[in-house]
Amino acid sequence: MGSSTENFIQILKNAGVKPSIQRIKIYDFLWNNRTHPTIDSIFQVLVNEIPTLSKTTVYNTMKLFMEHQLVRMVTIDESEVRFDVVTQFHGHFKCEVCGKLMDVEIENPVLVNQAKLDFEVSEAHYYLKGICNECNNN
Amino acid sequence: MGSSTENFIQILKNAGVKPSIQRIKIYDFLWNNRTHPTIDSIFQVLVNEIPTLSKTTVYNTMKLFMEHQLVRMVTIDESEVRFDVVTQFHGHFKCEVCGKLMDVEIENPVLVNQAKLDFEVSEAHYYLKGICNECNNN
DNA sequence: TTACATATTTGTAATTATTATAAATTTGCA
DNA sequence: TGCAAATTTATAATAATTACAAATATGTAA
Ligand SMILES: [Mn+2]
Ligand SMILES: [Mn+2]
Ligand SMILES: [Zn+2]
Ligand SMILES: [Zn+2]
Repeated sequence: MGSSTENFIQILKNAGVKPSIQRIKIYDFLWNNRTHPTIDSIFQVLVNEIPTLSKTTVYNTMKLFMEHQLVRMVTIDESEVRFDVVTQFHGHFKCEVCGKLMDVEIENPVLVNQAKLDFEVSEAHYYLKGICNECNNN
Repeated sequence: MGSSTENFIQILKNAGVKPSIQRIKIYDFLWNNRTHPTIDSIFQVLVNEIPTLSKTTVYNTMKLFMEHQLVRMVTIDESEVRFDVVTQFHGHFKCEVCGKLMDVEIENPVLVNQAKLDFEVSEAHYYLKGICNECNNN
């Protein structure tokens, strides 16, 4: 019950999400583990703290968090949905060797020509694939 | 057996892919239908031309095409993998109302700071979500 | 052309992530 | 405390993808 828990409760409340124990712990985990975890990795870690935790709850909670803009979904490879507690625009890099998914700072890309007139944009995503330095030096 | 078929055969050969009937028809379809189709929509159309076509073949072929850089995978929503015969860098816009997936012209975004030094980049993807003009005017 | 090895396609079964559903539990309030 | 609503849970259903082995097609040597 440290003060950080109070902070997380407040963040959830501000977003219009009722702070259940499961929701607080999941948000806590996302906040402190900026690895863009999957549903399953969230579940595997938190089931230790909440032995009754159900994977369905993790699915439900992530859906709820997305609806309230508390997280963003990152889909780079099919078959691997990840989540990001950082909702401001930023890019990602996925290493095709070790699988790590890292944040990348980029200039916000510029639409050319008429594109910006034809759509009402609500979300922008940018990502790269390749090989990270660690994997390249081995 | 029009001359365009010959062209497709040549494209496949140049990429190192043996041109079977199924592969030619699938590439033909992708070339002439720039809607970023799914596995299933490719199958549903082509099974009319090739009644014995198997969906497994479509999966196998798209995997092969990707390995030979003949197509790119576009994963915007989880649960919907699409394919793009245009392999040069360009952006996409997905309308969250009608589901259409359109090409968007953008400047190739610029990595900031050290990012470009830390990775060997092989692919870049940029996409937007929102509402298209047609859907907004209804 | 025929025979045969290799490559490709096909149909089916297995796997796996996600969603649907309904019962159980928890929560907030009268 | 008692009760209605919200949340969580366990289980079953759904659906996309992959694995696999048999069937078919292709290319080449004799
Ligand atoms: Mn991120
Ligand atoms: Mn495209
Ligand atoms: Zn790596
Ligand atoms: Zn639309």
